Amino acid sequence: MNRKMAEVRTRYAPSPTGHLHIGGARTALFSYLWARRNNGSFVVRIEDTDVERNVADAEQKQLDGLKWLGIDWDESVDVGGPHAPYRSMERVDLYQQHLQKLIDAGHAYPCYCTAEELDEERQKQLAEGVAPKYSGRCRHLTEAEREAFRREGRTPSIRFRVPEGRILTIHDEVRGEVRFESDGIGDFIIQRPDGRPTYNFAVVVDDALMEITHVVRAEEHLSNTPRQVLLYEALGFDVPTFAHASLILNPDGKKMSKRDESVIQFIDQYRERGYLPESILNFLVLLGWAPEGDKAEEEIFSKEELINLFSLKRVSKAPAVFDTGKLNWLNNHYIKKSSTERITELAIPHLAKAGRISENPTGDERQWVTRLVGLYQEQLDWVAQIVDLTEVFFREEPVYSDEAKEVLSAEQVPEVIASLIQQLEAFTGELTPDEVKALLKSVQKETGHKGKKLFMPVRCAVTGETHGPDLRETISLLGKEKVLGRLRGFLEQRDRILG
RNA sequence: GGCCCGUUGGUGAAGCGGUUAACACACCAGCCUUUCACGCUGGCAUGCAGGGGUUCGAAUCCCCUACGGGUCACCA
Repeated sequence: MNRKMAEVRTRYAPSPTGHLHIGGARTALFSYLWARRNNGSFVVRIEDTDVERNVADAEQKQLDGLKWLGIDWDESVDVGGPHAPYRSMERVDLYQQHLQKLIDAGHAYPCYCTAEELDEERQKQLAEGVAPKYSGRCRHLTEAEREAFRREGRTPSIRFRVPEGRILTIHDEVRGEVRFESDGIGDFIIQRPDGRPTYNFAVVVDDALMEITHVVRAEEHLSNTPRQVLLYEALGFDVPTFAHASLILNPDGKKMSKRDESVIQFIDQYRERGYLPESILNFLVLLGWAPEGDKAEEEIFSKEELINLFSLKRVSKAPAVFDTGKLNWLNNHYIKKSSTERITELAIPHLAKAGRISENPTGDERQWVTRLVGLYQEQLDWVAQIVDLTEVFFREEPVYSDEAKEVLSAEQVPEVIASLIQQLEAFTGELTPDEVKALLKSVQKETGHKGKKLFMPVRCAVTGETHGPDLRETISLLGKEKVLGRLRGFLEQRDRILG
């Protein structure tokens, strides 16, 4: 029993080509949860071998996204670790060493075909309806033939010699045993002509050297796995346990493409819109995983609970459909549970950007904004909605909806409004919700109108809408002057408004 | 085209040979409320893609078909 058996080690290995995608985040989350569940280690490794596609700050974006979600790691490019470096391109000497072993053992050979030649071969096979597969034409080149190619100036890539007639069995925690025939796999390139490894080779060397015990990733990698198993064997490494989660589909049930606009795909876009990290985390884990037993009836899970509950065996084989409605419901749930101060903090940038409040409100303004946010908190699916929701507080004159006009054309309305104006004019002091309540009570006494006949006209005259949050708080927040202005405006222009 | 994977209500999803086929979202109805929202209560699959088997008994096991997806890159 070696130490590999003792500790569970998982990793998330993104290529630094862009922001953290929901699919990647979910894969990272599953890996993370499994490691934490087993008191193991979670590694974030950067697979940057495709240098043409690398994006400058993508690596940092990936890490930032994970951090925001609350996914922390034990080893990576920033904190280092016993298996550093954690960036593929800084590990090329390691790949080279292992490549040499393969060559020495006859498991790998140089291939002098050019990209154009290979592409031509593939096109031909496709046209004939044959499975595209490398023909193996460089497999048995003599030293003389190789020398000839070299003299032509061709630099070889290195291919792995796939054994014939092998049945490869993969032990997958979510799918059980999956079998592949080696004959369906052509010799594949493990090192490019310029010396960089390809993904299939780099992951194997990295996962093995980093002592990864569980490789958790998306289904698109399942067909790659037999190639990797072959590499593990040829290199004399233990094969890790695999877990291939299904893909995430868009609401139409189609595979999510990067340019799919039916669903927001990047974690930071959710962050910008005011989704809470715990909502996203909760939502992500439910995308292809369900807890066992009694817990299966629950939907709300904290990170801590998930660490106790998570199991790779419970990951679904069937694809998961991204359900925006469910995400919004979850986020609304967490927003309702959050303190108003926290939501206010998140709302301020949105309101400030819309020019409604100052960048960094303090004192009275701060207090006012907090009350405003509190008024709408329970109906926010995401924080940025606060801007549209609170519009009525910032415009000069309300926009009267048709329903409001109908309410306002009732005969008792002018009397009620006039009475409220009087009450307000006579009022001095701070217009708290309780004071508003008292004022309305006076209007009731004076006019004899109560209930809907009293409150609806007031609401409609002040906000232009037949519905909205608590009237007393609304009036209090709007302030005496603004309310008076609107009430007077309504009476003066009643005919025009009611059209 | 070969090889792999999948298919439970409008949606997510539990279910692992015997259940009234959980639960949640959405939706509908009612209650609550001065309105909306929140909350609460109730309703919502004659049926588990289709067809064959196996079995006393199948959403659950096997086979075939259909459909969806993945992969066959000097991309991960």
